[in-house]
Amino acid sequence: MTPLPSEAHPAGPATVRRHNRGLVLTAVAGAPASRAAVAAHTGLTRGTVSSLVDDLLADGMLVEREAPRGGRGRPANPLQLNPSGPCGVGVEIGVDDVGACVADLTGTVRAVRRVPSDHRRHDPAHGLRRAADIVRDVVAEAGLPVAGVRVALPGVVTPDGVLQRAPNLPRWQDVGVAELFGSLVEAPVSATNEADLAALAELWDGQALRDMLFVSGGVGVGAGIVLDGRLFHGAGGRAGELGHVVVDPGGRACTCGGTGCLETVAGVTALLRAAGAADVDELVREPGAALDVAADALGVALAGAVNLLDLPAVVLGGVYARLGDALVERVGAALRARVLARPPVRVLRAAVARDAALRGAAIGVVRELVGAP
Amino acid sequence: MTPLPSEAHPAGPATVRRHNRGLVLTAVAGAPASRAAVAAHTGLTRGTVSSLVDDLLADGMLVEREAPRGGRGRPANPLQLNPSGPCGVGVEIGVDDVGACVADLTGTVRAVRRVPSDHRRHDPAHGLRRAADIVRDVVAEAGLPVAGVRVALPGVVTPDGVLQRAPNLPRWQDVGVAELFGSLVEAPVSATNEADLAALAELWDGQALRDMLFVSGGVGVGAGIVLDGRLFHGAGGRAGELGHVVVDPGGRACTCGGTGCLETVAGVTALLRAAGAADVDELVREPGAALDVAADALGVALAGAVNLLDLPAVVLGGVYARLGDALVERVGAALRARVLARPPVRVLRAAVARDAALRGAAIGVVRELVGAP
DNA sequence: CTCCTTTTGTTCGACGTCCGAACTAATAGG
DNA sequence: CCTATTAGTTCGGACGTCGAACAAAAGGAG
Repeated sequence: MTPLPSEAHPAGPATVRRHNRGLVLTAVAGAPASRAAVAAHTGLTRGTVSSLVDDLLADGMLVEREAPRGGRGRPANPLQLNPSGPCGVGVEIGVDDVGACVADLTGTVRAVRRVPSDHRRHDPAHGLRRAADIVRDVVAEAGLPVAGVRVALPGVVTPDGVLQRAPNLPRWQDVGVAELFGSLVEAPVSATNEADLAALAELWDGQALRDMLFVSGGVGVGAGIVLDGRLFHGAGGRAGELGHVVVDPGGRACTCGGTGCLETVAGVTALLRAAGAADVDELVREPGAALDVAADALGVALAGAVNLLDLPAVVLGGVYARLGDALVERVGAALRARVLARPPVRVLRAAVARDAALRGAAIGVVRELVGAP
Repeated sequence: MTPLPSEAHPAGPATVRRHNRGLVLTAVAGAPASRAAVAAHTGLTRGTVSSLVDDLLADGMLVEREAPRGGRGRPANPLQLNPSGPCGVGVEIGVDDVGACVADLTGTVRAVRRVPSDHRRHDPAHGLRRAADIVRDVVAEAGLPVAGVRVALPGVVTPDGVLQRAPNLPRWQDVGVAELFGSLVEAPVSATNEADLAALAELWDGQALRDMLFVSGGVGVGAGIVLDGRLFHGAGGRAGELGHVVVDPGGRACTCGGTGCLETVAGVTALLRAAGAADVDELVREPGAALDVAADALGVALAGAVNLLDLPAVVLGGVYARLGDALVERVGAALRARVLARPPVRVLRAAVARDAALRGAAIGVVRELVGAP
């Protein structure tokens, strides 16, 4: 029997405390609850909850509201996540702009800003300085202490925050974004793939599906895989490459070296060609044949993924969301014809339209804070 | 922000103890180690390790070997998993036989037995009684205390051990195998899909790949997905349905309702037809055109899965393993042509040939024991 | 042979955490 | 005004880890 080479850490009283702090915070995250309610919900003693809450109040993670109306007995003191507590900052490096956004502990966005920045002409250091500038702006606007910063990047990102490869950002090869940006803003910085964060935004801010495939249609076709309420990154951080699933083995050659990849049939450039449209706005107005083409291809590609992972739902985002319910309907039909699961797969349109990755990044920081502070 | 409806349990001193017990056991699982070595490896204090080891010795999980040879200083007392400690029992319900097997704490198989049993003619209760009989036999032969029993089933199994649907066992619909079998043998019983357990056997007993797709070729084509050293079941326990990935959209109709599924091209019956063979033995001797057909179809289907999940390795089992290295070579080539990952995907032949599911079931029980007893 | 060094394993007090139960606080209803 | 009810706090006990001191068992130097 081969050993697990896992690097597990020893547990002690501090581990327990952290775990239970997280329990209390997640119990309060949904709706305000009293200490007694938290105790009943988590299984902890009222005494223990009191002690934990004292800590959390001192740390500014919780606040006590005054709403002493109710039935018999001593009125309860509802606790809630402190809207003025530590916040998460999301940053997005787009192809020709940068954005930043602040989310408070409750997950509501308190400030957003986006400015143009041509990353094809300038080098990464320049782009990151621009980003740091608007981070300062939004943080000043929100006026909250910063717990952490997360950067959304359009490419392959390693767990330690290095952008390895970005198809549309040729100058950003092997850039240690987390480290570089950490020296520009005084806060812990992490970095993640942009499509993955958009999927998380959909999970947290949109429809709460613990297991889903979030398909982001653009020039490429990416997917964020959410399993059991958590994002799945894959062994090398590259999971979600849906664009190169083969949907037409004899079809057009793809940049990846294969033929008939989903991207060559249902990517934005292919859809523009199918619709005879000049730009995305025109495509959305008069999709024509593009709708059928995209639906068929997506049906084939998604069926494989859904069968393989036994996913109960698929969410269409990016261009696909803009193409409207007609596409959702057709993809759903194509999918149900090929998938055997009962109950049948649900196909939905993305609910978080604007700044999905940005919101996902900012909320992700506070979610981590609430989960295990 | 939507709350996580997770049912997390409170932590206490007992939780810590359990966790650290697991740490000690996994530390000695690879090679025997002294208390001091365990302390250094896990980060626990020597004192704490001593206390934990005392417990584990008393429980019969560990034994102290005598090998006091070495350099300076007081000689170390090597500890190892107790080969006479609690064991795991694996049971397999095949189409026309039942099997049972005992694995000790170190993961070595101590007894195996397999007898014919026609599950198409007799009902589940009869089959389970046969299984219980040979469980008694192998347990008597091994002479070890039984920690748990795991049943491998050829179909969809829910987390609580109910066999929902088994294509080749029409009488076994919605059978609560775990519960029924639990009343026949006095030990905790769980049940899992047979292909999944074969994948785990490959993980533990064969090549130790923390992330892989194990493809099991039979009448259907199933897959066990191993992510980060653990099996991925999916939201509904049905993950791994590789057989109905579409590899030829215009192809033959499949029982699932779709067309051109992998199963219709690279399943056993399709391969027999392609090779013009009467049975599997003949197919293995003279595969002919079947080799190319299978390799192409697997290449297309696996490329999608590998891209989607960013898997570093694929292991071919079942009939595919019997078809030899020629198939492995061709699938590898087809796959590398379509997958962009670096380093390239590895394609391997299954190392655990006989009784894979049986071994996976038995070893799975003891692995769980060692992980968090 | 004796003493010193080195490494292993044990013992003991201090600290942190949770639990259970008793106690105080605050409200509604009779 | 008194009682029942619910909320929150306080305190001792139990459990577990840590750190340091201590005992044990070898090899090597003089």
